[in-house]
Amino acid sequence: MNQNLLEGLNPQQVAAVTHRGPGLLIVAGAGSGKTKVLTHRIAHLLHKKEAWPSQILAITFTNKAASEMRDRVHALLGNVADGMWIKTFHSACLQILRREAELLGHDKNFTVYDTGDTRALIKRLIRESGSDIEGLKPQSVAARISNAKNELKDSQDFYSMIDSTNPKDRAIADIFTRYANELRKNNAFDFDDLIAETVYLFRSFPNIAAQYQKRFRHILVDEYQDTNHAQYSLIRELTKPIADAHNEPDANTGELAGPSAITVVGDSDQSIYAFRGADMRNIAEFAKDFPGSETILLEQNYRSTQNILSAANAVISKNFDRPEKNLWTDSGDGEKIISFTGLDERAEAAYVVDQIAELHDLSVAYRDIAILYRTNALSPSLEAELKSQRIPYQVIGGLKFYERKEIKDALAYLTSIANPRDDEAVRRILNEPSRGIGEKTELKIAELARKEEISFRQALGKTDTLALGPKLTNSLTSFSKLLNDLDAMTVESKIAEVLSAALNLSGYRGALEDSRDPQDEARVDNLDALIGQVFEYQRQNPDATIAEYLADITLAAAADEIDDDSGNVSLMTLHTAKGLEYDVVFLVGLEQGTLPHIRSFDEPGGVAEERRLLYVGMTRARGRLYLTSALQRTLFGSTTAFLPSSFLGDIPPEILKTEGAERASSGFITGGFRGMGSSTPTPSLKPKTEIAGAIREVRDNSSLQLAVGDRIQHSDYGVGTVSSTRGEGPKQVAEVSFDTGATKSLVVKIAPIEKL
DNA sequence: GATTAAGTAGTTTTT
DNA sequence: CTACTTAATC
Repeated sequence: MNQNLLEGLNPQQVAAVTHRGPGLLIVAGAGSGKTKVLTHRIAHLLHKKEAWPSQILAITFTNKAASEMRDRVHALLGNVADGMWIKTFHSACLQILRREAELLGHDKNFTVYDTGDTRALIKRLIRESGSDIEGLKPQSVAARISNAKNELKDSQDFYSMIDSTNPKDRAIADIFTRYANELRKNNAFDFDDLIAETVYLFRSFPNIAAQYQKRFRHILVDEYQDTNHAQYSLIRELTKPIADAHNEPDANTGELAGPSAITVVGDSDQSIYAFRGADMRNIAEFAKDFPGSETILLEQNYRSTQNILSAANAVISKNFDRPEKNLWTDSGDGEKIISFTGLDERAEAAYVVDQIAELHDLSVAYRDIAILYRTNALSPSLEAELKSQRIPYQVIGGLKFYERKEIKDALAYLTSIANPRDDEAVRRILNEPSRGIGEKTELKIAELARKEEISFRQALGKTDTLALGPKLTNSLTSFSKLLNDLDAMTVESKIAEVLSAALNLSGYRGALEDSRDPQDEARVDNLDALIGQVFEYQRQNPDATIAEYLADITLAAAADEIDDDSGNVSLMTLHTAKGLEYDVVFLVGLEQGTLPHIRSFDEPGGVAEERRLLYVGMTRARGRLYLTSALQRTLFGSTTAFLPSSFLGDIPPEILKTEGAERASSGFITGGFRGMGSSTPTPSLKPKTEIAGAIREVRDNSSLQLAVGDRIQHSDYGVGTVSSTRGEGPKQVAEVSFDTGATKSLVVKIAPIEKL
């Protein structure tokens, strides 16, 4: 229990913690202690008895950030903090929708489709609707639909938005309609629905909206600059005045409850999610949106050295249309920013890993070091080098565990049990493992389901009407029976047991074990790992249903995987690194086309966002920042030359130290660095190897050959005479009788001796 | 319907 | 380069 929640805060932070009113915007520069302010603000509200924990709704960007915030409030106040909602947008909406699903035609065991599920479904719809002739790609259709949903446009709205003379657009609109129908039929929501459907729920059912408006008296949103229109609208719904019809006077005061208070924290310079609909205007127009609100600026940085801040400021200040900010620190200049250019990605990786090894020798812990990159495709060369130098590391995100085929299959079994309406899940495992059921049979069952208006799963129980061969009928009935048996298990058994039974009884595990594909061995291990994870999940969430488990892992963010105590160097994308900090940060791949990414060039505002991405990356560093690049890179099989990132030229040369000898010899590259080559000597990697070599040289007597009778000086034993020798060259061994009387046998090459 | 071979297309960032 | 699709054969 903390006596004074304002202790150790600067005046602006105090103001942010204690301000009361309808709205508060905290403009928090990188490293300015916004998490501290948010947690202290929550604790302050609770401690002053201005709110019960259950009246707090705090929205964070990741589940990890949510649990950290919860822990910190706990640390300040103790368990009185139980009952708060500290969640991501998606998980908060998930919980609301679980409770209210029936109102939207779903039931509470609905499935949450991840990107892969969505794409698979859309792919099928494209094929079934014959619109593949338009050359539609599932990914781009999914993106169009997702963008629309983030703008709260449904398929009907979409028709009016498109150019109706464009057959492609019309086809997409048709797919959108079908897709929405499929989701409803399958009792499923996709990622975007979680937000959008919650907004629709509140708009269609004012009584439901009023419940949540009355409940959440204080709403706090972190990373507000990355909210999209749907998320913004959700906040708007929650902070609307409560409809009189659903409001009631306070038992003590007789007053009607007013609208909830809103606190948002953000930094428009760190807005990096425009590609999924994030709209910086949300933060820019906060004061207009919430009249009577106040804005507080946090400009003192407690994380990084001045040099890091100056470099980051120099980079970000080149963006237009940004409110001027003046981030400062009193922690001193610190080390210079180090820039290195390698010949190729292997040289770059070798440099990074050498530096890590060196830093580790200087007692920097691996866990305090991060390597950040623009795209996941940059990680392999770094991983290879880390592996070869035996440095422990963890890759965050990237090819995810839950995206592996065998894991998705296993989870589809669980989904089929938890949500029998989910045709996608049932069809996924219909012939997995191989049951001799092919595409044609699948289509027949689907057709039966469509005609009878029943689910695929129900149709499986009626396949006798299809007049299929005995072999097929048999295998279909036993599959149907398997699912029914597993259903029955759920009454008594835990999730892990059901999963285990599903994999064993279906023969899925057996098929992998019998396979002679060496990859399948690893797949079995993955399944075991999954079962282990389910056990662990269940230990922490004893009452969770299968549907809840499935949704939780679907909504897990990459950053949630991070194990702070692992003692590993962390590798991740710049996006994933948002909100994190490390003593040492290596930013790799600083080339034109990589960062800024080539795909950003033709997007409006694309390069500005890339610049913010670099800014986010740089400000993750507390003490040391390395910016590295490669002259050429082998990506997807072909080798391409790269120019250094134009952003590098924005960093003042006097705080930049350039390493790597290659640049001097490549004049056309130097052109990108405004005069840097001349203002800073390039020490290159050499010093390090020379130092290492120098130590060795003291002991390297490889040119020395001794003969009987030679007098030598030994650093430990003093002066002596060679009495005999054997071997030659580097392997020569000398027998030496020292003047002290001792006799030693010395390997000439490495002994600390000098010939006198 | 399964298995294999050959061919092709796509490669940002994520809840 | 690889992941994925299509085509050909068993």
